[in-house]
Amino acid sequence: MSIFIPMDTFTALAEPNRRRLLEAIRQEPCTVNMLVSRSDLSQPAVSKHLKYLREANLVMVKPDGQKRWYALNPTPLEEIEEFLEPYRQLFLNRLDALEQHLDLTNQTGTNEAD
Amino acid sequence: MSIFIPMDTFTALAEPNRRRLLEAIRQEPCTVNMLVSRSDLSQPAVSKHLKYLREANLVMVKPDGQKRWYALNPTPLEEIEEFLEPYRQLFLNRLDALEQHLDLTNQTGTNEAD
DNA sequence: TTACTATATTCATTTACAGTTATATAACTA
DNA sequence: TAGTTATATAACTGTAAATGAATATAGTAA
Repeated sequence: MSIFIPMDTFTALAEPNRRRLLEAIRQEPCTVNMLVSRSDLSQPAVSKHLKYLREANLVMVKPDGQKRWYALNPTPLEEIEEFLEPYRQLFLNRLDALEQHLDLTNQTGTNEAD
Repeated sequence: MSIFIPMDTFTALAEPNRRRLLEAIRQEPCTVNMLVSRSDLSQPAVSKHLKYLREANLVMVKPDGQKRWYALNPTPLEEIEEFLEPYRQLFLNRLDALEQHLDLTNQTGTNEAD
């Protein structure tokens, strides 16, 4: 029983080691052992994280003899991008609010410093 | 024993119900009961998810009598934004690659359609 | 005070997952 | 063939967190 649910993009990115592995793979395609030596993880740990990244479709594998080259598939990240979109203006507004505050402070000559 | 580690931004966003709650709060500040009625979650479940969103500093609370108004704090989302930044060009390159492919297909007159 | 409303917390159960060790598999090499 | 390398998987342990039920707290109203 209990159906298999592959890991989604957000969950895949929730784990710091997986983000680091993805960073490494982004810079250049990597074999598993390359990732092992570039992280402080054991080989089975890396393989397991790669399994999740595969499930989330964030990486693609190209077998090459004994080696397996892992390459980035950035497509699922667009989902995060889309989620973030409506929030992006709010960062800017936050900055604008700060600038406004400073502007008002300067204009009114209100002295908040001492 | 065992120190308290608050939930981080990525982990907070990994839960679909929390993303939905955050979406609701983004649109307008909400009380807990507003969020309960706008979700299919129980009141304790909403309160618990809000606790995690507070830990991740994604929401701010303003008590108002019995009610508590939850408002968005978008600041931690900039962390996600920064993580995504180096990947963003790769989406665009992916589109460019597609466009290039189409351009080449058209230029050479190679017939791939039928 | 009691009753009610809004929200938070505790507890128990279950599930998901991170990390380890050991093992399996497949490809390569001698 | 045997031995080695590269990778994956299984079994296990420990822990974080999701869920639901019950309870606690705090403000409000009578």
